[in-house]
Formats: sequence, structure tokens, C-alpha cells
Amino acid sequence: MKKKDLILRAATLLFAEKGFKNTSISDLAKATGTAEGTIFYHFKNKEHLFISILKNAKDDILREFDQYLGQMAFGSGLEMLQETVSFYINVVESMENRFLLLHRHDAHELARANKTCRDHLEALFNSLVDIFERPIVQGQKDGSIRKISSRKAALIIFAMVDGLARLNTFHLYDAGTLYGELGEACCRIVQNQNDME
Amino acid sequence: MKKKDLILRAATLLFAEKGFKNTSISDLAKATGTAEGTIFYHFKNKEHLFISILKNAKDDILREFDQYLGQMAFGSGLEMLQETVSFYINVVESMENRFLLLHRHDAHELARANKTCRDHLEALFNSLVDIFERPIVQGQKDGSIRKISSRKAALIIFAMVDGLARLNTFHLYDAGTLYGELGEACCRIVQNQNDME
DNA sequence: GTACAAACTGAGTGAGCGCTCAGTCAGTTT
DNA sequence: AAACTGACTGAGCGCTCACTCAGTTTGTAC
Repeated sequence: MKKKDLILRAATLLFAEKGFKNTSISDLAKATGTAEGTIFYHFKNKEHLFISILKNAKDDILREFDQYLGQMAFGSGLEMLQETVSFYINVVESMENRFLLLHRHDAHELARANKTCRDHLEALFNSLVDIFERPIVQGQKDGSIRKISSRKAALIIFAMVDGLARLNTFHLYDAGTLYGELGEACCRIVQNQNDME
Repeated sequence: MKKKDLILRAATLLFAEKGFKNTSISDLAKATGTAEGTIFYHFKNKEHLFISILKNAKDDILREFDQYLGQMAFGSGLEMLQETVSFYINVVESMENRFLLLHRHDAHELARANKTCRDHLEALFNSLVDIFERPIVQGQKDGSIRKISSRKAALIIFAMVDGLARLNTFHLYDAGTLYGELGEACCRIVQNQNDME
């Protein structure tokens, strides 16, 4: 079971770095020190290999959030939201190649043709939005967050946080310098304020 | 000069729809009713063709904003920002294939290896952020927008608006239902409020 | 009508691709 | 020791790709 894991690990890196189409089986074989045939012994074809990686990435990402958010206790929903946002940013950085896989177009392309792939992607997307929705719902109970559609607020915050993370990934802007403003922006979007209509 | 334009137009569509790597010269020749050789007569190679398209897309997008924002007058910077956001959303939809070109990973990939491509992409990115920064600066003059780094605020709003537009493009969520909340979120992020520190 | 260049053609080329398959080999079972 | 198993190999197949080039057509000036 050694080579199979080697292949999975190397493929995650290469697909994230160079893309699915731009990574050839021969690249993968060289990177792992295996024969090309070995790759097809373990995975039916290149597409199935990609889906295995996608599934792993999904599980890894969600496990990371479950572990962190499960052990933490928060004073208010708003506080929890703030923590979630900054943890999300950290996770994108620490699991850079997993997120690169998602931020690339490859997965979305495959999803159009392949049901399994689409299901994994949608499940992951929904779970990520869930992560932001949970603190919003709690904040609405404890009064720290105003009454709005929790799903819509979660989607907007997700779009903002993930959009910023993507700018970072593409090296268009060092998003690190924006994290302070990011937290403040989130607060302002959802928090209760007496003088607003 | 007829066939050259035909090729440019068809390539814009196909690269946006299927991606750079997934579109072959033979696809392009079929779509335009030309011979494969004609494509190489007009463009040195596939990469140069892509860069021509990228340059055109950049010019088209920026012209669109210049035309609209040049002719309009706004009551306040905050109002102008609101209008800019909703206009941005409209432009992404009406120029879907140009933005798809940017929202795909292809351009960013090429940018890593090709200086010209990187310059075009960076110029476009900076111009897009400029579009959001301008109303913020004005709003800070007329008092409708609080004192923050205008660049940082513009980046955050750009990340949010473009992130939402991308969700739409990838059909992960019908962002149309979020546009009301989007405008409100922008307001809350930047507007002056007496009871905030 | 002739001359010449620019625009265009499409069969052809070699490289690279995903994938197959007959076969090797170490380790386990009988 | 014979039979079997599962992991692994790499030459090779059919195919697609970006790109070339010798040749044809079209447009223009005299």
C-alpha cells in the first residue's frame, strides 16, 4: 500500500501546482519513482485518480474544521464568526495545495461531466458555507447578530473570505495585510446596531 | 482582416467555454471555417493568440467601465460605490465570456511563464480595484464613507463582489438572489456610523 | 494582362498523451 | 516444491496535438 499513497500525495501536489491537464502520467511516474503501469494498477484511469484526490481533500478540509470548532467555546455568535473567519484563512494557507485544487477550474470542469465529482464538490461547497452559517445562527439567538437570512449572510461572507484567499493564492495581492480589515468587515456586515434601519 | 477577427472572436468563446488546453487548433479551425494554417499565419502560436485575446478582453472590460462611470453623476461617494457594485455585477453577466477567461486558471498559469501575460493580468486586476477605490476616496471627501485605507477597503469589496460573481459563473449558487444583501454589505463595511469606534 | 505580394490552404510531421498488457517477482498457501 | 497471489514493470499502441510548408487563391497596381 506504499506506492498507492505515494502516488496520491504526489498527484495532489502536481495537480494543484500544474493542473490536471498539464500533469501527465509520465510526470507522475517520474515524481513517485514508479512505472506508469503502476498508476493504472491502483487507479482505473486519470479521472478516477483525480476524484480520489478530491474526496481526500474534501475529507481533510472538513476534518480540520470539525476538530478546531468542536473543541472551542465562544462567548457569542459574533465572536465565533470572527474566529471562524480567521481560522478559515489559516486553513487555506496550511492546506494550500488542497485549496488550490478547488480554486483551479479543473474540478469544476470535471464536475460538469462526472456526477461523483459534482457531488463531492457541491458537498464541500455546502459544508464550507455551513461553517460560516453556524455562528450566524447562534449569534442571532444570543442577540449579537442581527436578523437576516443566515444562509445569505453566510454565502456573502464565504465569497468575501474565499475571494481574498484566492487573491493570495494567485499572488495578485498579499492578502495577509488585509486580515484585520477582513474581520472588521465581517462584523459590520452582520452585527446588531441600533442606528441602522 | 476578416478571418483574423473571426478567429479572435471564436477563440474568445471557446477558450472561455472549454479552456485554453482543452481547445485545439483544429476545433478553432472548424468553428471559424478556416484552415489550421490560417490561424498560424495570423498568430505566431497558440500562446500568442491567447495573449491577444487577453489584451482585447482587458481593453473591452475597462472601456465598459470608463463609458458608464464617466457619464454618470453621483450624490455621494457611498452612492457611487453602490452603483459601481451593481454595475460590476451587470458587466460580469453581459461580458460573461471575457470574465470567464479571467476566472479560469488558464490566464494565471500563462502569467507565471510569460511576462506580457502577467503584465496584462496585473494591469487589469489593478484597474478593477481602482474602479472600487475611486468612489471610496470620493466618499471620504464628502463624509459618506469613514476613514479607512481606501485601497484596502477597495480590495475587500472587490474580493467579495468578484467572489460572488464567480459562484454564479461556476453555478454553485444563484448569486442573483444575493445582490440585495451584497449592496447592503458594501454599505455597512464602509459607511460612517457614529456609534462605532 | 501581367506581376507581385498578401492571404489562405490542408496534407503532413514528430512529439507527447492516456492507457494496455504480457510478463517479472517476492511472498504466501497448499 | 508446486501453485498461486497481488504489486509492479515498461515497451508499445492508437490517437491527438501544435505547428510547418509547399502550393494555391485573391487583391492590387501598372
